[in-house]
Amino acid sequence: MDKFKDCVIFLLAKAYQKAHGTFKKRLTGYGLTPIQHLILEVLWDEDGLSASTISERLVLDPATLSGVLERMVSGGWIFKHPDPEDKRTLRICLSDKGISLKPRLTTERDQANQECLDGLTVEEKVLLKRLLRDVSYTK
Amino acid sequence: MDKFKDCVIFLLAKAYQKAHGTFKKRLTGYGLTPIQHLILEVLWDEDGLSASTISERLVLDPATLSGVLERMVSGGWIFKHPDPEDKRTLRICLSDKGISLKPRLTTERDQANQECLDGLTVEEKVLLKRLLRDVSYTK
DNA sequence: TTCATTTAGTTAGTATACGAAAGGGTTGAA
DNA sequence: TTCAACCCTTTCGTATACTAACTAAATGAA
Repeated sequence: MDKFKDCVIFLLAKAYQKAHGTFKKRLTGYGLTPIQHLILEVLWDEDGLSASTISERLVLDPATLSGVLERMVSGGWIFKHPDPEDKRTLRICLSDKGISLKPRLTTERDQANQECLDGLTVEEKVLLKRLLRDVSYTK
Repeated sequence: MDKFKDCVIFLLAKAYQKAHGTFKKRLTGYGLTPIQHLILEVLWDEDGLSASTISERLVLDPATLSGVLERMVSGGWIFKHPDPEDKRTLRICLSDKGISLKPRLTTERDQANQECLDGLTVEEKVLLKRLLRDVSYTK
């Protein structure tokens, strides 16, 4: 859309749409969605986090996260353990499935990222990521 | 999230999330959403397009567009006129409201775009847009 | 002309997103 | 100790998004 070539909001929407679609296709075989994969990555880094901590780390609305976690429990990826210290809090823990598929899923993510940046030079890839961080974290 | 600093899919999602949110806030007073604004822009360019043409120009799924157009009719932004030449086709036409608010809404979009690129230099802004186009239109 | 194929648009189902509000639990200050 | 303020999570309502399936209409080849 030539009309929108200077509309960053549109360009971001379409670039995101493409990246999301690329990753989504790779994950369908696992019964996983891109957001669910993201949550697994946080848990691979540190298991047993509370929902609110995951929400902060992924900059994800708690209301959105609630439903995603519920579907991940149904899918057998995670468990919810009530925190004995604080009855308001849920500890989110990886299942065996969630742990054992880490290598394959990590590979899928790496390949999806490469696929999204296919036409760019090494310098452009670095630059794009830096600029996106600037846009996200400004103010 | 330092963990995701090289994950373009995540960075695009968050940059989009921020840009979309910025624009959304500016539009709430008009009872309009970012996607609805986008459709208005296409119609300001050429009124009376079919739903499928709008879908192509915005790279928007027809199923998604169907609901959005319905809400825009309810909101008094557009009308649907059946095409006498082809009874399958709907011509989407701007209402008076959709026409008359063009100046103010265009200003809002421009300001939202500026706001999203706030911390960047002129060169970086140009570069980011070019890179996003490359990511979107590759392959 | 007929009928298989295409095309335009909608509907159903599922999955993000987010604002607002609600329900329980915790905490801190009077 | 009490209770107002706050925190954690879920629910509700609305709005994208996309796949699949469906209806109606148009097309094109035999």
